[in-house]
Amino acid sequence: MSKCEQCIVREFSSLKALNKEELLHLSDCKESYTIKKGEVIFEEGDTINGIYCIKDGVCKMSKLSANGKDHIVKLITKGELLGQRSIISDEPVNLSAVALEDMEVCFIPKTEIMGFFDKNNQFSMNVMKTICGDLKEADLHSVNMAQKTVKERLAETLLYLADTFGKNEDNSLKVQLSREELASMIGTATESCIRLLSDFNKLGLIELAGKKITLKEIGKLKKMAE
Amino acid sequence: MSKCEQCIVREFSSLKALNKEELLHLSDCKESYTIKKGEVIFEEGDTINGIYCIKDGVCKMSKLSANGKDHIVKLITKGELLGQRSIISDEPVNLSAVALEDMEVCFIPKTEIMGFFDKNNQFSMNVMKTICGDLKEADLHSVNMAQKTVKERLAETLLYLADTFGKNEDNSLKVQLSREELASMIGTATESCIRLLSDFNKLGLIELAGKKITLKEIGKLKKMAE
DNA sequence: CTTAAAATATGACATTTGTCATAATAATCA
DNA sequence: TGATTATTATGACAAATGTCATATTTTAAG
Repeated sequence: MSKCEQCIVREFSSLKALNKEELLHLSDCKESYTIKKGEVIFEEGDTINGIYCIKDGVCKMSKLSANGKDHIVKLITKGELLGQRSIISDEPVNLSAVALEDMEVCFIPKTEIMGFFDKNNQFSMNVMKTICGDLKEADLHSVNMAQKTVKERLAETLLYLADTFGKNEDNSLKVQLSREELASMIGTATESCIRLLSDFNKLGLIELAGKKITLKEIGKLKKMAE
Repeated sequence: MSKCEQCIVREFSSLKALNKEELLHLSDCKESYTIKKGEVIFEEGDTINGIYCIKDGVCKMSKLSANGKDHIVKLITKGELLGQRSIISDEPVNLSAVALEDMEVCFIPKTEIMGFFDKNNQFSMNVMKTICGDLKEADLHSVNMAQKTVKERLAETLLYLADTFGKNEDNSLKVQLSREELASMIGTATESCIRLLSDFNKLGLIELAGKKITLKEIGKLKKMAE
């Protein structure tokens, strides 16, 4: 069993407030999992009894809209925690989590987390700050969805993917999303997304090679995203 | 000076966790304000040094988008707190707050709030739950913005206004938004909003009389909102 | 009450985006 | 490897939405 003390998640997440003793206890009660690409971690409406620490990999958080389409609300990657909102609100999760690549996660039972809230004020404060950050992001996101055109949203999303998840040695985006997934992030039809990618390609803004997308003109893309 | 003990805000907000002693202290350090319709409480980017309790009235929370249009992210009404995110994140506010009608608010200094976080665990938990609720709302909101048509969003927004802020004796919506404001809530051009309202009117779904909007066919509107 | 200004309404048209059909390419599996 | 399926790409068209012009109504100011 791996120790929580040296875990990367601890460095970046709210868990950095935990002391040695708390970490040792955590090591005992946590469970480690490997999740394969495409596997579901939890689904909208599920009741989860703890939170997930992402040690490695990326997953998509999505919500089924009334018309039956899946909408990807955000992507979550290593160092982040999953399911905090659900635990705090004591409600089922409102988003589904599906692995976009192979992942390593740890599961921490709810009772453990609640204990931290009770005894460790700094931990509570950290969680609050994280959620406040998420809230700010979410508000900005809805404004963008409401006010920007599909083209602007696509440019913005490509830049976000590059910034947040980085690039391979060949300079292509590290996270590989299908066109359908990309469309579901920017909130448009798959065909529209494909068409705009083609346009960007012809304009020399990006380069397409199968699933691989390479950003060529960051500056112009930024201008395009407004 | 009014006492916080009997204040409505206390009943509905995170402040319900405060004990008698804390409330007495609060009464001493809070400041009461009257804000006239149209007045700005704070603007995007402002640094505020406390939170506002809404004792009466409604205000709009909006964000300037890149193209210069104001987008109304949500409406806040009596019983709610304003500025929690900013205080917790220790950042400037990311939304502007403008009164839609005459308001009564109290201002509680940041130091006071931080003290509650330190000493009153239940208060922290309440705030966390509130923010988690906001986050859930916000995620749902972006999915709606991304996936629903303008018509669906208008129907949904009208129902939301009726549900949340109620109706006058003549059955018309209590909050009076201009067409421009309504458009800025649903994320569309003012003309499109006006046109759709006309359509709804002709279909008998609603009734228009100047600024007054009356919902006539709730069932059909619900079906229309999906 | 009258006038000016603002808000609401409507028409005409351009642009964006979605939908359906179908082709081309890539990925998967027996 | 070859066949099958899924994904990506493109065309053609329809529907939704934005923009600009202008009329009408409402509101505010003097």
